[in-house]
Amino acid sequence: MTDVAARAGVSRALVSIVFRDRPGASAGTRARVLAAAEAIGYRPDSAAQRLARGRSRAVGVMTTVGEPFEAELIETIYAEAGVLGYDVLLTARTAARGELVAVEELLAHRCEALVLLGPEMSDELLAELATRTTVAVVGRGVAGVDSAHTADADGVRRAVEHVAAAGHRAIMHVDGGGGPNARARRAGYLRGMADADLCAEARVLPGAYDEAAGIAAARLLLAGDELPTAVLAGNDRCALGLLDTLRRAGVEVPGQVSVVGYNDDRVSRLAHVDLTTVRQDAAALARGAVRAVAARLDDPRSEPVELMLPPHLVVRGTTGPARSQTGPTGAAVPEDRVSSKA
Amino acid sequence: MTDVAARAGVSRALVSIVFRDRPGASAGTRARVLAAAEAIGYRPDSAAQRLARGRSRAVGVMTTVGEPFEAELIETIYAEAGVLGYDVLLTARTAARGELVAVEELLAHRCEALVLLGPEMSDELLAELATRTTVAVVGRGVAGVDSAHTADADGVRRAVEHVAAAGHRAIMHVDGGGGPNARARRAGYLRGMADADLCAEARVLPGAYDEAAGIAAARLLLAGDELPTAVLAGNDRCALGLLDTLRRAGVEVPGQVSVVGYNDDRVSRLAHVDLTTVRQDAAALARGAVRAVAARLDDPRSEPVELMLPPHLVVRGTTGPARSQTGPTGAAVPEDRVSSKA
DNA sequence: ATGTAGAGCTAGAGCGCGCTAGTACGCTCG
DNA sequence: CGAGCGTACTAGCGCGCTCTAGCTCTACAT
Repeated sequence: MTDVAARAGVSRALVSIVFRDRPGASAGTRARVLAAAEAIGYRPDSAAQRLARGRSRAVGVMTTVGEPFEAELIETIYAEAGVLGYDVLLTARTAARGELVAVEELLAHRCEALVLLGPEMSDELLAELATRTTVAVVGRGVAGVDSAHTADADGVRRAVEHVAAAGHRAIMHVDGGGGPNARARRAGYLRGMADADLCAEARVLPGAYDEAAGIAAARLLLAGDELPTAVLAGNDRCALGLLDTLRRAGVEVPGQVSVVGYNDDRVSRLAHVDLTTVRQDAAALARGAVRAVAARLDDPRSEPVELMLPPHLVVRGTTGPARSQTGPTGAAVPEDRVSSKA
Repeated sequence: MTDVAARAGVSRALVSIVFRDRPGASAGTRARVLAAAEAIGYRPDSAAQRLARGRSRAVGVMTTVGEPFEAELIETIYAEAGVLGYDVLLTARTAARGELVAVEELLAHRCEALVLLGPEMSDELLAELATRTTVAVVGRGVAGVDSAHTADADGVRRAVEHVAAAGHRAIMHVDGGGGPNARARRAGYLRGMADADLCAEARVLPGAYDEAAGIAAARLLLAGDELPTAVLAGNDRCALGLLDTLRRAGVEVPGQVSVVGYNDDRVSRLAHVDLTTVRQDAAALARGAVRAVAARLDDPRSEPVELMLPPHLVVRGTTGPARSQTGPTGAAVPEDRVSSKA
């Protein structure tokens, strides 16, 4: 900066003014400064700016790398943050890098707000974090914390309705384990089963939000006496693993078993997958989360907002009429490996 | 920091020593300082640290959000950077946020090195960037710049060999357009065709590295007089779009047309996709790139390293014997919409 | 007693910038 | 002609930290 100032024949303060695009410099000086900067390849140091300014104007985003649904969110987050005048600091949690590590990094960078995509940490931890900084959670609702999520219970309930209407009774749910909103989706499933008068048929298989969980679930089903006629997976990735394993084993989908996912990932739309699923409005969720933190930074005392968007059932080729039952559905899976919840 | 020092009854310098885990503080003092920090929720400000230290110890990583192959890379980059004592600063380019914007952001953060995953900018720009800072490119080779990539030409050449050995002659390539390494893959295709004595059959359809390009290519093929018997796509995403569209149109794969991808994305391994593809060793590429920049930071004058790993053809269910030819293969696609390259 | 070494600790400069308070220099207007 | 005002510019402090130089104190050899 000093070099640029010397080269342009002005003070450092003026260089600062020019680069921040503030009034206080004549057009000629502006041009000279910019030319000098260009010549020596000068760029303002964002760390020094942050320090001097006293604020970072940055929102930190935690994502899970390789999560297709989150990719859509991030795209909108960049756009919306840009509009509101914030920078985005991206950090990923991976198998080897926990959520706390990722969050601590964002905190060390003094992000003014955090947007957490599909966090798995407890509500308590999130609420505690929200007392220390501004937080918005995408993907699930958390008491006392700004959040943007889909009415997941509703989504799964509608999926149950959909297959029940097609004559299915042995409808099973492979859940998302401790994943974000897995509890809500489970509740929606049970509610849907109750509404369809199928309480006695409700079976929840513990799962997770990845392909491996779907594969494991399918193996369990295949090892049982009889397959359920419909399986609702915790999300599309799980459904994909499930579909894969069933089809490899020669099970016809939807001929013998119907499968429903959740999220409407890009691949689910492709014809050879063609997965019936529940769509979430990613852009609206991302926008809502960014706006929520921006609003809270403007007025820290406002009540937490919970943006809850309606899900949208997308019926495709993996669901169809139930096959005729040939035995007691309750025996579809060994009892000891299934947890039934009310 | 001043508060922590006051609370622990020591100077700020000592707090710094404790937090940097340097010798110069007794065990008792260490404990007191950490307790005081804990009590008031203190964390060192990474921007101030950066500034005072004069170096960032950070490598900036540019990725394309939603690219499954890059997710695998990022996972290893975090791990390897951690081992070598570097922080990782992640930034994404999106449809609305160009590569230059992303790179400028990393530069403003004074990253000591950049790792660019699948950059699409020109070799010239990359080389120029490498004169300004330390750069490693993953996914393609660039003269004068550290890089880690797969011998892509080899990979596609082997794919040609594979389908040619199955009796295919009308083998087409839907390329990656201006994408990273698209040129090399194209060259590998042409080389493979030449080796199989099929120069006259070589057809390259301009494409891109996404599903949409595959869909567009398939539509073009379906509109032609006759389908080729095999299509090699620029990558798996393109292959997926292609597969999707062909199957929706009732074309049997591999019965009528064989399809080969590139990358071995997670979804390609699933049974309902079951794509024959070319695998890259993501972990080795990521490790190589991080180590390359670390080495260059230690010794800036060393020669650029080009890490080139062998590809691995993974034969799955989308390739099979060629169907019997029923017409002139050259007429498979309207001539004016195909570019044939030598 | 004196010297020496090392451990434990502190003062204070400075990293690159933003920002406040100020100066210098026109210009308009009474 | 001077007061008043707006524009163009500068001096220099301080953001939260790191790091060098130096200070104090104890332990132990001389």
